[in-house]
Amino acid sequence: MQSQVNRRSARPRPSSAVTLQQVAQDAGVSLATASRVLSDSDRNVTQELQERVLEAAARLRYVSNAPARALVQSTTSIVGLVVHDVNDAYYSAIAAGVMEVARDHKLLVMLAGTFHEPGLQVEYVARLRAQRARAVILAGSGFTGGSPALTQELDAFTAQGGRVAAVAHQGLAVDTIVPGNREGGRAVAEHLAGLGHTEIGVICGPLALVSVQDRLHGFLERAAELGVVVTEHHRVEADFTRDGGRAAAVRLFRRSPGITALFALNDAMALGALAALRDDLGRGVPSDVSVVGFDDLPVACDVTPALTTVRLPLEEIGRRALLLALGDATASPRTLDVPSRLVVRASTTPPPRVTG
Amino acid sequence: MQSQVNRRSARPRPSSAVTLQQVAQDAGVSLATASRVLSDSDRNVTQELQERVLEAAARLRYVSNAPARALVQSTTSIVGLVVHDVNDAYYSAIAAGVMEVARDHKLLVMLAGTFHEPGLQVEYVARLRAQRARAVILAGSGFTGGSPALTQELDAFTAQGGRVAAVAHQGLAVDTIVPGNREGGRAVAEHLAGLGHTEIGVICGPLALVSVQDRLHGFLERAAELGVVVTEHHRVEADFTRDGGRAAAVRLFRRSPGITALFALNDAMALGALAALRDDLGRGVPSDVSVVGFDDLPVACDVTPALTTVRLPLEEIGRRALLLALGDATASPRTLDVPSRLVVRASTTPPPRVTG
DNA sequence: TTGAAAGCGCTACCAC
DNA sequence: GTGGTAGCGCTTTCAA
Repeated sequence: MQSQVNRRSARPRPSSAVTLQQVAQDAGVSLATASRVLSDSDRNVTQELQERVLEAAARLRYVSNAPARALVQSTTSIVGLVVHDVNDAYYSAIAAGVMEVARDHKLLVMLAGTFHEPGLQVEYVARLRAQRARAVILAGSGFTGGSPALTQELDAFTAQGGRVAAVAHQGLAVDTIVPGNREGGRAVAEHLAGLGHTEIGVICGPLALVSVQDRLHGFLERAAELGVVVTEHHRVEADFTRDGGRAAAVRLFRRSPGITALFALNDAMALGALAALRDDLGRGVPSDVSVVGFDDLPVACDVTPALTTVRLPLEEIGRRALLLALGDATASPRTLDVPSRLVVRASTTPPPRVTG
Repeated sequence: MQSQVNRRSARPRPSSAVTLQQVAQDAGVSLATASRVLSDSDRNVTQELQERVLEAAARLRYVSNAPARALVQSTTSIVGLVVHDVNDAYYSAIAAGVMEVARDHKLLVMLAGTFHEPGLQVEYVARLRAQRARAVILAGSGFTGGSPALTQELDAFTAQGGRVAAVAHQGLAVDTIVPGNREGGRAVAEHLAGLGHTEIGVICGPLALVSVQDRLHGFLERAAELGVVVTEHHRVEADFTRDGGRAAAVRLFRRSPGITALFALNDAMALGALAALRDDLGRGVPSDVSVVGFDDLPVACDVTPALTTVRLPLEEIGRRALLLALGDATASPRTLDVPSRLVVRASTTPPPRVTG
């Protein structure tokens, strides 16, 4: 009775893709010869046959079946790029660097956005493993303490021959790029303390992120050395976004109205803080409050006042990450430091003179 | 009940990826049964065997070999997204929309950046065809007059069963999203003319782009209707970027210092114009010159003065594009209009009163 | 319900 | 040099 077979047997498609077999036939050569010509392996083929094959391939608009090729070679020209948010200029910049190197190496990039869900990150690495991707770049900052699930997944991927490079991750046994987050935080502390600020607020992204921790600790460390104490009371945590920064700024100033300088742990949050200061709090920047960001996104010099921030060479980080993953496997895992640099613009000045 | 012997001799490849065969062996079932369980096709498998297979797969961290699967099914879960510049907020926004739908449909996205080389665009579509991508989204505006090479390549792709959706392309015989470029241009003309501007400069991106043409013509058309003539003398062409906009603004004002309003055909150029006006030309915005952009990138409300611009729902365009490509193939090609809307902010006011 | 076996399109290894 | 052919790992008939 259950012979009611599912009749959706409509073939997925006519699948009229041109095959190598057809090209060979059209050129009057064997499959093997056609393959030799078109897969530019050993070119032990007569000039004449070569031309015949090339011509047939062009005429038929033949492109080789990448999955078939991948199956036999058990590798692909695919690299995966995992980011938290595609629409975040930080990742766009890294992606641009990755794409550049990918283009030069004739690699295809699979872009995976985790939408900030750590679970999705692991799932994407697994799918990239299934795709037999040659390498995976983890561009999004890792979580402090690491993730066992991610570690296991990465192990499986590398065991299969896949290469991995991570940016701002910890304890991952893969090639890792260490951006100058800590040193950048230190530079900000120095700048602000040097200007004479003593009451400084810090707007943090999720404290579980390695980047956030590094930037924050670098800052606190150097500030303390310079005699500026930033209590927890002067710190707020929020989403690593413009909206997060805006809300955080409002909260922070309600709590501590005496703050004269604000360090937002990335530019997106700094933008939000700028908006809050201007629209919600009615404070002038930098006349009332100095503001510093981090990353030096392109937008930093388009806002008013132009934002003092820490420059991270994001495109280069992207390039280096892929290059690392494409490089010598035997030397892995290795670590690459990419320095940051404070860029002073118009959003910071000495604190307003207090009358009295 | 012994495990069926693996008759292949010991010739292990360097890649030690777990195969379905191994899972089947480990679970003590046949390859076919393991496949049935893990490829969630017809689940006509005993509860018990099902569990055994699932357990074995989990224990071995098995993921199926996507290329192998693609080979037999002659389709993949890959969609290609072709943009001109990965690091351009316009494309980031579209990409975000595409990624969202991709995530919901369990699709993988291959991101291809053409770096503004039309040749690369065709090449990428060919590679996506080779990958047996299920669909391709052409997010970058097309060129007026079209491109025969692109058309042919797209034909080959669709002949093979691939689906295509294009944004702001012309004459392509594929599903196409038509953003409200023309209507947006008209709205700008109306706004500026309504404010009383009569000497208006237009900063154009490459005139070969469909988007540029549509925006420009919509604007000129409506301006003319309202009695405002914008001669070629008041128009400049430059790269569709911030730098292009900056250079163009300088050039334009050197030529026609009397201009009281500037229409930049995208926000990136408008940002550059703002910078030029402020830093190179010393003109106040909007006191001396009103400025209008196009796209409404997130940055538009962070600059000072906040930019009047035409809002394009870019993420939605991305979502719709992929949805279109994933939808009913028999109805293709079809056209989807996505309206734009003028957003008036602080960068536009009536022209300064001329003393005389 | 389960297992055996036929390919999917290609590369690479054999003979010739 | 060139052609035949054995699989790569998988899904999917077809038998049992």
